[in-house]
Amino acid sequence: MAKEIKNRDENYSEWYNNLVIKSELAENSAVRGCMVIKPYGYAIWEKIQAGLDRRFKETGHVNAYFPLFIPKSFLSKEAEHVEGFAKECAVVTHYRLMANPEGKGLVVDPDARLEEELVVRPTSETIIWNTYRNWIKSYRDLPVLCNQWANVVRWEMRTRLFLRTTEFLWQEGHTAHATREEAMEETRKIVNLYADFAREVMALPVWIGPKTASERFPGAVETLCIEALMQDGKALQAGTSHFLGQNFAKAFDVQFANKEGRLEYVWSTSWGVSTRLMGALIMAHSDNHGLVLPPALAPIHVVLVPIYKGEDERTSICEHLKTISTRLQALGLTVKLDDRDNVRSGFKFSEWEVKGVPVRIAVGPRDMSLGTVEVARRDTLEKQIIPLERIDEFIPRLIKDIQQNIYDKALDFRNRNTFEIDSYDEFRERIEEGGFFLCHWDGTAETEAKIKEETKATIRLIPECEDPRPGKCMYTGKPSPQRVVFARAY
RNA sequence: CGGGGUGUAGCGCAGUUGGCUAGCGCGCCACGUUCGGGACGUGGAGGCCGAAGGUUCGAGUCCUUUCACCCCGACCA
Repeated sequence: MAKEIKNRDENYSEWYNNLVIKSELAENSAVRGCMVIKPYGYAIWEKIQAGLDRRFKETGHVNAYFPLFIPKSFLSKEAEHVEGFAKECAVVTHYRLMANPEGKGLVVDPDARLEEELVVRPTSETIIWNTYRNWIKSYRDLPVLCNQWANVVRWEMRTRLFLRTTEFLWQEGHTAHATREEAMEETRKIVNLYADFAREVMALPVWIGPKTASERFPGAVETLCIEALMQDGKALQAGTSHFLGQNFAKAFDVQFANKEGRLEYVWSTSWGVSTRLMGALIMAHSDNHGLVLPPALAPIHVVLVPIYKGEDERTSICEHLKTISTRLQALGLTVKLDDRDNVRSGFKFSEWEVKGVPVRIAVGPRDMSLGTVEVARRDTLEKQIIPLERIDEFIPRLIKDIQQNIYDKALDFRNRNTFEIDSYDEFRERIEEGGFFLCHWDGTAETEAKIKEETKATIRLIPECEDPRPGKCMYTGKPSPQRVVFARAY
């Protein structure tokens, strides 16, 4: 399957153009590098939001909202943080326009210059920590476990639909803790939460582990991440959870009185996933017929398509399908009856396949007389005729099967494309084909940088394994405590 | 910011060494025939040929300027 996509589409931007725009997930907007998320695509995002939000709440987090604009000076308070984001910030310098005194249109009113420029948040650590200073005085105020659903802007040089848009939607959690251990535990808890969500809901197998120092979030002491493998063999960072140490607390002077009455800086974390997850969904599961949605994220679980000749037949079959729809809805499924009369059934079949709807039920005159329905599953494209009375147990089971099957397929793909390699020459050759490469590395940033320069492969993460086997760095031959995951990444 | 490319109907494109009324496919509208895997016929609507200037009897086509977008790099979730 992967091969077909690789051969058919040189890269995924073509894949997006062919698939996503046609399937009304998104289109390029006139605004540089931004995206319009159309209703069907947004419905998927809402499912992602709902699933994550429930998990956040279950682990004691609450939602809050902080301003879009950040005073420029805030951003400069944490040294590494500025360094990391300064080059990609949109900056507000004025607050008013005026009629062009020299002709048509509007110009920026030069008198309306802001005393201090505002940055459109590329991430909210700074403004949040500036706020937390006032919230946190005592150990009794801790922990603070806030999440924010928001949009952020990063003025990247090159954008790519879903994976790197100028503006994107995400969730960012920002927590404050009394101890290092507690903050570290929170960091781990969240990355595990992300991994569970990816696996269970998105049917996306992921690796978990810390980033190397050079791949860390600016300002973080440790960055844990989840990495998934796309069907073209490239890795995609799907979520990150950062242990920030006391860096932001010190930068924004957030101290609390501990039980002994002494002042201490708080320990903090931040974590997030974005609309990039939708890119992951598309690139991990799509086939040559279009999107394949895991049922847990599908805005529509079952589409009902009538097959008929003439108005009378149409009316009676649609009535019949309405009763089927009611039965399935009673089981908690989202059902769509496609009773459009201006397109034919074959057209509808293809269209819902492009949109990735997990299950299709078609009913024609033959089924009406036999008391059957035709059930087609999107993941395998298999069709079968089943008696009408069985649907109540058959469809929910099929939905579960599909969810599992999509995950199994993705896992199998990843396993088949994960390699242990010891020779650098072999690595250079095989990296061209894509996949995850488990290799030994001497732990230095220099070696990491050289390998990146020579092969475009980066260390995606250092896997957490129970039984690390030492070896020799494939590049320098120096000792290595364990294998790390190399890949070319988006 | 470097290197390449493209701007012609809603979308995708063709348009010859400058030539007459600017074309094709898809989509859209109307009518009819169809309808178990992206139907077909007939008719119809839809264009300052990205913008400005120039050359010419005549410019979608040639020249100059400019704008926009796309792809490949540097930057990145």
